Amino acid sequence: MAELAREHLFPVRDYDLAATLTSGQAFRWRLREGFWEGVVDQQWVRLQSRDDGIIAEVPQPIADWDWLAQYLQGDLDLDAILLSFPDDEPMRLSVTACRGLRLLRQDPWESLASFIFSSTKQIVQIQQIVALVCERFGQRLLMPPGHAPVFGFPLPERLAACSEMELRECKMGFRAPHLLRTAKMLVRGEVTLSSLHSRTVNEARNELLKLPGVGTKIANCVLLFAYGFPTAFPVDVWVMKALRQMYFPRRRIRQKRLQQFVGTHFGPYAGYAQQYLFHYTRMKGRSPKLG
DNA sequence: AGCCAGGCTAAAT
DNA sequence: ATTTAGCATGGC
Repeated sequence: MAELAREHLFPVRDYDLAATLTSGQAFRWRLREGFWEGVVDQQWVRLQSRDDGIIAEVPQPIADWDWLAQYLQGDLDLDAILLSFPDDEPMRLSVTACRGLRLLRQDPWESLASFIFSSTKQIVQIQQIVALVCERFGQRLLMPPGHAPVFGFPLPERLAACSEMELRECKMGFRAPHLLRTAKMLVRGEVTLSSLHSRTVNEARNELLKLPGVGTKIANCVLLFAYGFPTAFPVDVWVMKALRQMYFPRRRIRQKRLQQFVGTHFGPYAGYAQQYLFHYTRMKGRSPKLG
């Protein structure tokens, strides 16, 4: 039935690929000669937005593109989600500014490890660490002829076999022992990432919180970006800034009250709302030419 | 409770 | 141009 092909068109609309890939949820994408190059499920792929959707290209002809469809989440009804947001000024501004921003559906392990690296790091540095970890410990991937080698994200077994020093050499700093212990716990089956899909969001969060290096913020990132729990609401400094500036201007707000607010105000797709607030606030202070 | 730990960016000086 | 604040977590 399905034809073998190196290229595939995903006929999505209302999908801002650049905003989605640079909005701090994934760390392996980079723009090269007009294409977004990255790795999904141990497969090198490059993407480009066109009028008729997103065109994807892999090194060897394949028949099944479901893995990438899942990752891109292009079938999701974005309009329904945007309509579910509260009808207030901050959300209107964010939605208007970030039209087409999407949430990806990423691999739980890669996502978890990446967000363990993320603590007190900025996006550029997280990208650096992930790149080093992949180069040093990942599987070499199949590439188009003439392309520089690219490596997949190493499995927990591989990283569990590393020394703390080897991990520190990837610029992880104090996160190295956290990642190492987390990888070992996963290998021993003390936490099973693949079982969390079928749990409630609170159960899944409690499992993730057992892992060293994972606090509430990082757990919520993984719940949202890898498991697709739509209410998971990571609050980092940008989102905190957005909440304070736009919802509680020049008012001191207690942590407790703020937590209650984010848990109730944003509706069934609060996580999506969070991504719009995050991206909008992050983009506001930047040069306008980036749009 | 309050401080510190890589290292890099952005803000402040 | 140079200094410094800040980042999210866990350990002390």
